[in-house]
Amino acid sequence: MEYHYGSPLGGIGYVWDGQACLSLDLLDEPGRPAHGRDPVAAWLDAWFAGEILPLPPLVAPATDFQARLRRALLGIPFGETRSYGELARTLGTAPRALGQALKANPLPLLVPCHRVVGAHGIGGFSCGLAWKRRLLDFEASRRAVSVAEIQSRGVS
DNA sequence: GTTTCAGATGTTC
DNA sequence: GAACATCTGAAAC
Repeated sequence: MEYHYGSPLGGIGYVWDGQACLSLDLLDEPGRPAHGRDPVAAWLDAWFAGEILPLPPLVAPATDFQARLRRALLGIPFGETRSYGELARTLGTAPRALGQALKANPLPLLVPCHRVVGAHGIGGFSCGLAWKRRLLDFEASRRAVSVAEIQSRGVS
């Protein structure tokens, strides 16, 4: 079943079959306010509120390499980035191969492929670079907020 | 010192 | 077998 989620950053379309999330698309059109009531929508609600929930069940990776890549991506903390080269070294592969596998990822955002940037530029993004910039901006500002919160707690 | 360019490289379709 | 969401080192300026 296909759903549409209206996020603060834009519309998100995803396929939820009742068991797992099969795919997710970041759309150009602005998000409609209607939210689905399923684990993916709940996860997105939390994420855009700056909270990290356990991921909803996801479709199995297509290849063994994608499984390892997914684990590596999920290991990158909220608000941080890795370069293609850095990540390629940890996976024992070539940077260009990594880009190819990232492009094939059907679950952007859920599997944070936007946290991988080029050594010199921002790199690429299958759903459009505008989305990648928005997501990175959002995480950076959210992290700044949470760091400020922690610091203010520490002071008081 | 910096910029430019070609070659290496592994996964995907 | 070709394409690719890159990196690196060497050469030129």
